[in-house]
Amino acid sequence: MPSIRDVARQAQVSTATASRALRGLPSVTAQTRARVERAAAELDYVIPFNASSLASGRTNSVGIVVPYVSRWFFGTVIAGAEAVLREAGLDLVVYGVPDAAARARFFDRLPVRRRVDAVLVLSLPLTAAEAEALRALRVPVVLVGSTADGIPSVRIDDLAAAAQAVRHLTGLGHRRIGLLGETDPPPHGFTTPGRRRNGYLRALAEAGIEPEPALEAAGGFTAAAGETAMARLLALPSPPTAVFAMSDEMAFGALKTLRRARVGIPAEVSVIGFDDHELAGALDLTTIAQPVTAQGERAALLLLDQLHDRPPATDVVLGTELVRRGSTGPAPAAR
Amino acid sequence: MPSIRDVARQAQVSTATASRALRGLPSVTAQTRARVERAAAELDYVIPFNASSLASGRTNSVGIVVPYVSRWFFGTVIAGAEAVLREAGLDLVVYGVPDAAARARFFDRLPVRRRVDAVLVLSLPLTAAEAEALRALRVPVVLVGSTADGIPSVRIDDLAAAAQAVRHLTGLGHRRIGLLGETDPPPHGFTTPGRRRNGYLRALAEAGIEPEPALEAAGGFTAAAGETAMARLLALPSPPTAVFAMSDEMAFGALKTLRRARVGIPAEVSVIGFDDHELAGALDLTTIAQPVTAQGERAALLLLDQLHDRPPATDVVLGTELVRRGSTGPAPAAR
DNA sequence: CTGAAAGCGCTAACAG
DNA sequence: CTGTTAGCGCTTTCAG
Repeated sequence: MPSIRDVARQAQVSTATASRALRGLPSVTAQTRARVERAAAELDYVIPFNASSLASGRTNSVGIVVPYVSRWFFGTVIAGAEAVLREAGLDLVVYGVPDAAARARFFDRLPVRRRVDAVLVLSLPLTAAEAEALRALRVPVVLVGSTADGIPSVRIDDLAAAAQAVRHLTGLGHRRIGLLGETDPPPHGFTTPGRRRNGYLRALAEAGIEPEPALEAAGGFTAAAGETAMARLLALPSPPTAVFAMSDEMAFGALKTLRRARVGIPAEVSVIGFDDHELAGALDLTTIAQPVTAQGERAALLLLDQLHDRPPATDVVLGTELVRRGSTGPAPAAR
Repeated sequence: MPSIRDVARQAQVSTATASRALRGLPSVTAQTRARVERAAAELDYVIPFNASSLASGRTNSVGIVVPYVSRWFFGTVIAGAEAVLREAGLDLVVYGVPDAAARARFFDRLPVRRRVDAVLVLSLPLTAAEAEALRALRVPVVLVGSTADGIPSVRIDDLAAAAQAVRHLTGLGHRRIGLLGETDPPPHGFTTPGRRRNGYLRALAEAGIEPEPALEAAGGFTAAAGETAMARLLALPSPPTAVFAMSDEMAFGALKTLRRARVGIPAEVSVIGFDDHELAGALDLTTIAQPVTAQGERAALLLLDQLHDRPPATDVVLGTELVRRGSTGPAPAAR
C-alpha cells in the first residue's frame, strides 16, 4: 500500500506539497500539481480517509437520521441529499431509527459523535433533550420536515397544503368530508399529522362547514391503515362524499376499500391524497404534490453552507401544488 | 474534549488498559472494566472514530452501492442491511449510482477505497473490470441480486419464480399470456429481466404454448412503463387474457390501463406481478413475493462472516412464494 | 491481566 | 510556493 511519502518521493516534492496538491489547495503551481497527480495515479494512491481525518479533524461524512429508510418519502429525500453531498465530496452515513427503542439508543449513545461533520434529521420532531444532544455535538444540523429553535430546517407548509387539498373538495361542492389520519399519539410524536389536520379544519371553517368528529378516521400513514379507516367511514349512517387522506399511501388503501364496496370514484366518493407518491399517477389519484427530492437537496445545501461558514437559511419552506387526477369530482347532487 | 488519557487517569489504569476495557476485549478484569467504563461515562467520553481507525486499520464502516435509493426494493434491502450492521457496530455508507455516469465514476475513482471494511452491491451485474476493481479492494464484498465469480451473493431464483408466476396463469387456463418487461438492453445491464423472461418462456413451454413475440411488451420496471406497455398489448388484434409483469410497479401501471379501458380484472384479463410490493395488497394484486428485507439482512450477515474470518456461504438463494389476490382468475371461456 | 512505548499516515503551523 | 516537523489520539506489540 503506497503512502504519501512514496508519492512525494516520486514527484520529487515534500509530503506536505504532495498533500496540498492532492487536496486541490490553490497554493501549488500547476506544474507541481500535475507531477504529484501523475505520481499518485501511477502508484494508484488515494489519501487514506482515516489518517486524513485524524490529522485534519474532519471526517468528510454526514449522518442522516431517518425513521423508515424503506418508505418512498424517506428514500427519495435520502437520494436527493446523497447526490448533493457526494458531489461535494461528502459521504452519507445512514442511521435508521424505526422505533422508539432505536431512537432512544441513537440519542443516548449518539453514534454520530466524533464520527460525522454534520447531521441531517428527517421528520423527527425533536424533544428538547434530543435537540440539546444534537447541539452539543457542535456540528451543523439540519432538519427536514420538523423544526427546532436555532436549527435550520427544510419543509413544506403542511397546514396550507392540507387546506388546499380540502378546499379543492369544498370547491367541488362537497360538504361531508372525511379525514384519514394518524393515530393519536402518532408514532415518533410526528407533528405532520396534526398540522395537516389543522389544515383540514381550516378549510372546513372557510367553507362554513361544521367539523364532525365521526368523519375523522385514524390509523397511520400506510395503505393498510387507509383501507380500514375508509371502511369505517363507509359504515357510517351518513358516509362522507369525499375524503382527504393525509398520505397517498393511505389514499391507495382507501381506493381499495371503495372499489371493493363498489362505490363509484369519484361519482359517489372523491378521494384526495397528499405527497404525489410515484404511484399516484398509476392510481389516478388527485393529490397535493410536495417536492421530495428537492427537500433532500436543499437540506444538503444548508449543511454545506454551514460547513463552509456561510450563514444558512434558517427555515426553507418549499411549495406544494394540487395535482388534479381522476379520483376527485363534483359532489353528488345534494340529497 | 476528553481523551483516553483522561479516562485512563481517572480510572487509574494505563491508556492501553482503558482502550481494551472500552472495546470490550476479554483480557480485562470485570473490576477494571467497570472502573474504566464509569470514568468514560463521567467524562462523557467516546472513542474517536478516526483515531481508532488509523491505529487499528479498520473503519467499522460498510459501503453499499445502490442504483436507486428511493425505490421500494432498494430502500427495503438497505433497511434490512443497516439494522444488522448497526447491531454489529458497523456504519453504513451509501453510494448511489443512478446512471451509467455515476456508476463509471464510482468504479473509476472507487471512493470506498481505504474508506470501508466491506462492500455491498445491490442488483448491479458487475462487468469483469468492475468485479476485478472490487476484488482489488481486498475487503469482503457481497452481491445482492447478481452473481460474480468468487464473490458471495444473496438472491432469489428469478427464473423459477417467474415460471411459478406464469404457471399460476396457465393453471387457470390462460393460453395467451403477455409479458411486461424491461427495455433491451436494460439499464445498468440488469440481468434480472432476462432471467424472469426465461422463466416466462419455460412455463409457456411446459404448458405447450408457443411463445409469441408480439405478446412481449418492453418498457422498464416502473408503473409508467407498465401502463404504456399494457396499452400496447391491449391494442393487439388478439390481446392476451393474462399478463405477467416483471415487477409489481409495472403491474400497477397495467392495472390502471385496464381499468381505464374498462377491461374486467380478472374477468377479461388477469394480471400477476412480482415482488409483493408494500402496495400490492392495496391494489389486490396477485404476485410472487420475494423476501426483500431478508436479502439485506442475509447479505449483511455474509459480510460479518467474512469480517470475522468465518467462511461465508457462496450463494444464498432465498425462497419466493405465490400470493394469490384478486387480480388473477380463470381464463375467459375459450373463444 | 496490565503497562510502556512505538507507530498508524496524514495535515497544519511555521519558516523560508 | 514549498519544505520541516510536530502532532492528531488511538491501538498494538512486547514485556512483565
